[in-house]
Amino acid sequence: MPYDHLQIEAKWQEYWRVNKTFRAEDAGDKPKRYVLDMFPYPSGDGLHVGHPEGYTATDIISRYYRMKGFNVLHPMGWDSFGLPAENYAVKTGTHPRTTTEKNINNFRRQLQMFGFSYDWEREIATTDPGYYRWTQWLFTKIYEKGLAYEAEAAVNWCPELGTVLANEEVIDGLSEVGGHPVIRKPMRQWMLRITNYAERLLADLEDLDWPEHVKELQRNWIGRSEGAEVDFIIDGHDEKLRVFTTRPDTLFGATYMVLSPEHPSVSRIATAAQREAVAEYCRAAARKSDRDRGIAKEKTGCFTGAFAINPVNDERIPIWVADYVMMGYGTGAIMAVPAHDQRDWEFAREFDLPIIQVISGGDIEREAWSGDGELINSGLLDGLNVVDSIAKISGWLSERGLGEAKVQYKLRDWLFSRQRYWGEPFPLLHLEDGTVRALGEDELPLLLPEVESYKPSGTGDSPLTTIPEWIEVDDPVSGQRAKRESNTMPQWAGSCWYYLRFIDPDNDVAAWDAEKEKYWLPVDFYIGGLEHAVLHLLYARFWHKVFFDLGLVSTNEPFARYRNIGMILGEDGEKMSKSRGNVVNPDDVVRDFGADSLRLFLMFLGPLDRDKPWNMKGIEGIHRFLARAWRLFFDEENNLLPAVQDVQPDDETLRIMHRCIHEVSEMMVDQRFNTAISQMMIFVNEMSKRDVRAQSALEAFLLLLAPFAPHFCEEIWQALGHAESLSYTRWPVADTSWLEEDMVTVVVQVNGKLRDRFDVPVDADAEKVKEQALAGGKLQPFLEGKTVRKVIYVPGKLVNIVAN
RNA sequence: GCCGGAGUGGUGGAAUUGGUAGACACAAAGGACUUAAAAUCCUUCGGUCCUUUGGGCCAUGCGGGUUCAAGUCCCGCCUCCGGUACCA
Repeated sequence: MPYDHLQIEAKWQEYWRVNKTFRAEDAGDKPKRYVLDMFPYPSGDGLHVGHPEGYTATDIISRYYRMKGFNVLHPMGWDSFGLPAENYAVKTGTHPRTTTEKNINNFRRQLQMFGFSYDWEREIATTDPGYYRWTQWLFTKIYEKGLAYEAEAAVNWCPELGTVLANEEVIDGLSEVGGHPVIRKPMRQWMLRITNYAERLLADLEDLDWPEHVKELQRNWIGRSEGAEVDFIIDGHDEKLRVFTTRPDTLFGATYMVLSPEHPSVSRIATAAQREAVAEYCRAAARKSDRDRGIAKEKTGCFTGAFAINPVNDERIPIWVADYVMMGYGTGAIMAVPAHDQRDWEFAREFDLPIIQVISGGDIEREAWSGDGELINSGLLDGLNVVDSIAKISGWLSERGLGEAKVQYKLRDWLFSRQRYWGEPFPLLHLEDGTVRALGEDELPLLLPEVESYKPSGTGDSPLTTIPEWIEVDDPVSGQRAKRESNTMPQWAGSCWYYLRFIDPDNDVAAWDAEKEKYWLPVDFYIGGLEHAVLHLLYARFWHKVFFDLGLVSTNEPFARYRNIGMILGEDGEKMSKSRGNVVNPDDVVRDFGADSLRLFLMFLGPLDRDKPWNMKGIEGIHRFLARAWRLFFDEENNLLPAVQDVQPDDETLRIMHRCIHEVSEMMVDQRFNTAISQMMIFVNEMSKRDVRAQSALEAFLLLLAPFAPHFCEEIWQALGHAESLSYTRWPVADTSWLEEDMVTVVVQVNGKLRDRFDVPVDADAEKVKEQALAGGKLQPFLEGKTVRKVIYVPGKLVNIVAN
């Protein structure tokens, strides 16, 4: 009978709960550590076995820090607004609140079953009015700072379903549900000016302790590029056309211009002869779904009949409309340089437009040349290279007021509203006089009203518009009639600041207390999945910087250190999903093998940041390891073995113990938990062979294992006579003098190939070792007929004899 | 296309600065214990060849290079995964 994981795990979870073992104090002498998970959306499916991977990692880190003497904040909560509960409500009429509560209860039960050391007194849910009151308040701060504005923006409108879809509900231009076409429909939206922060969001990545590739994802998303804006006069019009280009050096090669179909100048400049064709082209472009836009690579376009004047050489060049130019980037207009831009080259070929080479190199008969070269056909730039001519022409343009240096970002402003029910209502009133009033702190929370139906209104507006008594109000402050904002906030809103609420979850006079914020922030350790590496982390950083500017927080960045967690794949190596039928239910695993086995196994599978396939046999193996460790202490009847003795450990035991302490401690520093577990396995294998097992060595091992398998270790710790939980017992320290061996094996290579080996004292003289190596009998066949040219000795490791 | 990441035994993975490739496990095979099975314990376990208590050769996706020495560094490819995509 191995150890009884069910009984032990239940016992210690109860002990930790009753004793509030993991309660975090908001002050004190100890240094602090804030260790954070990405809080989950509580879905109806419950956890699958991949969820606890990251949570186990942060739990190990939290428990380790406690044993290292830190005051640890390790909280958990629920990102509980979200589409699935609303879709379920549309189908069944069940209030999303009801579904959400039920799912939260299930998630909480499952998370508690793993024995995670959360301070459950800090649990929060974004759907709780006590929480979203402050989400709304924070929005009003952002609004008052001028960072929120209304705009017409295109949404994913599905005429068939009569609803607006989230991006993730649109797959290849069709609705995920039913496969209906989705088109772009402009609707009034709230936008946040994240672009105002683009430069800081980019620059401040520099100092963050984040994986380089995650920073790179964010950099690419922000997409900074340096260039110039240049004005072109439209021939015969009192209007200028401004373009953005990263290559002002190619200005002399601009042979035509292109406007995006949405560009406001299009209708004004089209000539009478071309007006009808242009209008038709623009209509066709507007009808195109995202799917068509994405797939169509062949260039289409339409001549407007108008001409622009190239400011550098006064050439008259035609102005076209084409959908390969996007309104959302730069100015929505470009100067086309077909000789040096592949897209322009293809367009010019398609419509027989002139191609003038201005930089030598390449073969522009075959493709555009985008490399460096000598400027030609370029007047004042002739003879210069690309870099120098960019500098020269930029100066030339700005002196004459024709253009200016400009930094452009791919990052767009953040579309911050949803036409949904289950989200935070905007705390805004649209007054009769056309102004907007943000509700004051004393008017919050603005509660979600009860509705008859969760179905979309059919116009694309949220179901809230169907409740006139909620929408239409008399505003006591202004004395005017007013309409409430009917959009709700996206799920990102709640998750943008939850780490701040955890530091002060019950505060009902402020979102958080300033002193607590100074104590706990920034988050020292944040772990989550790659799927949130761009948007969530960027949005939260944006809000945090706004809070910083408002004096609400004391740090410039929220997450000092971030690590990425890989995915647990199904046994077939594919992503776990219900449809594939490869989902592993953690309830079953915990019942059969225990939470400690599951935790250990998830960590043993491989490095944290890699995707790893689940393996049922593997968890049996790790369970066997725990059973073998159990038998170091107990006999078949679970009585303490006589072999466990309170004696001074012998030298060999000390060597094994200190090596294990040393290796595991090293691996804790950079979270190489898989190899740390290997080291502990080696310890158990060694100790199993011994008839006398010094208790002090076994106790050191228990402390090392405790962050990984806490219930198991607490149980044995208690059986060894300790009255207190080991959660705050000091992490053992290795005496490195026990790591040094007296004798080491030196291997002998001839021309890099292993031929011999022998033992020498660790401090052996280099010359003596070389001599001994050369004298080895095994070497002779390989040295025969050769001259020894060189002998290299790597102390304590190897001798390499170079001979030919 | 562009930007990231990864390719090591039958499998998951080790090898921290270039220095004994395959730690630790899983699976498999054989053995011990047992009436039997499970559990446990022991042994073998990259490929190939030979004159087989031993030893040779090959081997970290492929091809080159640097080095006394390369899984590790450099150059050129291939495959897979993720992100992104007419971003001017």
